Amino acid sequence: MPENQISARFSACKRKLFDTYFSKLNDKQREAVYQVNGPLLILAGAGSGKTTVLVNRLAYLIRYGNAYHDPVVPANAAALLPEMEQALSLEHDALGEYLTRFAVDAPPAWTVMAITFTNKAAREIKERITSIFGEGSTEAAEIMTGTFHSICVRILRQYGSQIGFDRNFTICDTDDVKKQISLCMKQLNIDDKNLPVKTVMTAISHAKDKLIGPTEYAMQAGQDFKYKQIAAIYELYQSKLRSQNLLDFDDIIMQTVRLLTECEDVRANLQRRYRYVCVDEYQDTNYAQLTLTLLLSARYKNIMVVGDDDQSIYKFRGAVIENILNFDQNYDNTAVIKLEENYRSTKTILNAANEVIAHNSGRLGKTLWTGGAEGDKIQIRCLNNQNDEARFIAETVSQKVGRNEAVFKDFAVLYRMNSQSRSIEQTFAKAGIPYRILGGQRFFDRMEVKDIVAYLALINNPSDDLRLRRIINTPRRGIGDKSVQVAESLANAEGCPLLEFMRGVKRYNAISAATANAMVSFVYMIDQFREAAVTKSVTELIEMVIEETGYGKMLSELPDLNEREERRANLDELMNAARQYEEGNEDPSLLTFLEDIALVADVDKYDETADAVVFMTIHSSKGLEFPVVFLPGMEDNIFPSFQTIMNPEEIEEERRLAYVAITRAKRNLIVTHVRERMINGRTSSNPLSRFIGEIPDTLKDVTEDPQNAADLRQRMPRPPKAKPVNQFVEQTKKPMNTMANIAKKASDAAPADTFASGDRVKHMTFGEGTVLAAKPMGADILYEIAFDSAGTKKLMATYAKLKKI
DNA sequence: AGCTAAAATGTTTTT
DNA sequence: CATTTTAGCT
Repeated sequence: MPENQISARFSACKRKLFDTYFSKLNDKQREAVYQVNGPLLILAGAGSGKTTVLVNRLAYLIRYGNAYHDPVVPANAAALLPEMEQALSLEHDALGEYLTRFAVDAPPAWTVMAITFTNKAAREIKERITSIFGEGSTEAAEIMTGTFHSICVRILRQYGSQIGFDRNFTICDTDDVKKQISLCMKQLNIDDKNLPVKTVMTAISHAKDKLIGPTEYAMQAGQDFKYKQIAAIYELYQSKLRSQNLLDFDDIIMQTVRLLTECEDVRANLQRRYRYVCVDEYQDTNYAQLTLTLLLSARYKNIMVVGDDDQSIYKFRGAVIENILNFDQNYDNTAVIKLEENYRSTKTILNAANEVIAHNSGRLGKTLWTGGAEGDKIQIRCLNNQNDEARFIAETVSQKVGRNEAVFKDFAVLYRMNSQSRSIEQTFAKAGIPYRILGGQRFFDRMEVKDIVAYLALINNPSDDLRLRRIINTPRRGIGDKSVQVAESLANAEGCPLLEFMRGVKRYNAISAATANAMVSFVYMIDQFREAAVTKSVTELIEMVIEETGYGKMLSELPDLNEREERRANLDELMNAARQYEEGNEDPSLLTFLEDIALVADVDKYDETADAVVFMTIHSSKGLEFPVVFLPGMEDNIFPSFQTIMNPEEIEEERRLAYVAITRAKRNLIVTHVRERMINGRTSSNPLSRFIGEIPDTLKDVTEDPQNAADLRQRMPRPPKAKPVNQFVEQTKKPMNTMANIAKKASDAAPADTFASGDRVKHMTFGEGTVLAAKPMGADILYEIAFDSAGTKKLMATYAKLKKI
């Protein structure tokens, strides 16, 4: 055989072997997996198997390097051929093992960095890599994975001292930032009536997203009064963060970029180490993050970014959609691969999504398709008000579960804003349908949790005046706001942290002896905690803090029983979190525990296995999928939100959000809107969302709610507004916490009468009817009832409120 | 200092 | 409407 023929056969056979090994992927996906060198942009539509590609590509890279495209043919190629032909029939794992002989330039796992959008995604990558390489393999642990924030924190802890950061720095959340800024504004005598704190916050945050420091900001402000003020606040704010060894979310990225720009050796070090850089959800990166990826990948230019311009929904947070649109302008010879085959949704859902997003301009242009089934039409339902809407959703869920068409965890309720969850939540609680809420108030944002965490932060970093201020008088120690202010200005004058200043506070007469004593004993207490922190575990430390600060006692003295129990339960949950952290971490420390708390999002804790309906915002749902998706509140002014309605660019962002929402659904999409809705105590009526109008009628199944409950209510005069009798006052407790947010069971509610088939019953809205069947379901009973005038319905006993007649 | 009651105010989305 | 901030009182 001539040599060139052997080469050709060898290469073809090698590629055939790899294609066989990756036969579960489609052609485009495989192309992406094999493309490991040079800049690569993967445009991955919703549900196109993006994570699968990412994981397989990482695994391929680490195991085989550039084997598929390697042009080199071994000298013994001819001898290898028969054996290779045989290898085609090997089973999957054995084939994977066999293929390692073709590996070329396979990089060690620790030279690979994979940046994801959520910690959950990072964890998923690690898990799937582990399952490919086998239990006990080290590759997954060696790959540098995490969010931009978590990776940057790791870099800053290691090298931050070179730009003046102590490695014990703590991270401020949004709340802390707000407090700090309003403190700065007070110090500068800027009235927050004219310049709201929130405005300043977003201005500073966006400046940092664009890598604009205080000096440059002041220059850009020129003579503009408002911007000059913001510039002054920015400068003061930044110096305060610096002296307290604090970083806000945006600093984490900006300071890392600064580190890499200013310190040549660190930059060279990292550039040499990370030969391969992958970035997920690239459409949601901001300028600072773009710069960071450019810096990291500058040496080898082996950068892969995955994203979908149609799913760019974080502009308000500084995301720049142009980052993905113009990716190829940053690198020469960028390869672009589009993944357009959808493995998630039915044809109907996908077509609806395509139609909606087609109304946007400035897209890279992609059309998703699927070989899957046509599926049901999209249900559009108009209800009278948000209570009916909630009831409709609850009813639909229990019907489908009752008919064994689905289990609770198959359902997701996705909304535009967190406040929409309330009415649905209450209805679900009453109906005894298990549910979980993601987002809204984060667990770690609860007051009592933040208080205890503030103690921990102070123990970790004694120069954290912000946290000190928070807890100096919680529980009450007789140290009032005025004394703190005096102490703070004196401490500022001396240039020492507040805590250190308080140690010697008795030298000053400006603070009363009683207060000074209280301050000194507070300092001693913190000293003891700091000593204890060296030997004790985080869990033990938390326990100690709760006891010895008197915080536990303070909670136990709360007058309201519910509140007392809830807060106590939240602290128990905090201890649980600490315990879990310690169990799941190789070398747990207070420092990394605090970091975990600061950088963990609610979605990160979303647990697919618990059987409960899940509620979350559409933003949080990105990357997830559910068999049945409800989209309540699909009304103009809600979604699209009223503040975007005048601005075509922002409407496009809302439309992308609608696209994300629709593409979360695998089987069924159920859209609801209402005739009138209560917002801030005012009722308002909104037309059906324009985005639903953009879906062709052939894909929709529109039902106007025939049960006109509003008419019914009008005919029945409302009972006079009597003072509520205690036992009828509804317990509208907030969810216990987001970590273990399984709704209370129906058994909490008043026991309903039970009925048997054949009984005559009366329902509040449907009137009289005959029970056809009764099916026990968990703690509840599902009745099928033939109503005399309303037809046959399936209802849950606990919330149907049936009366025997 | 610390409590209570009245007034103000806010509604997008989040690492 | 619901929560947070502030003013006034003890």
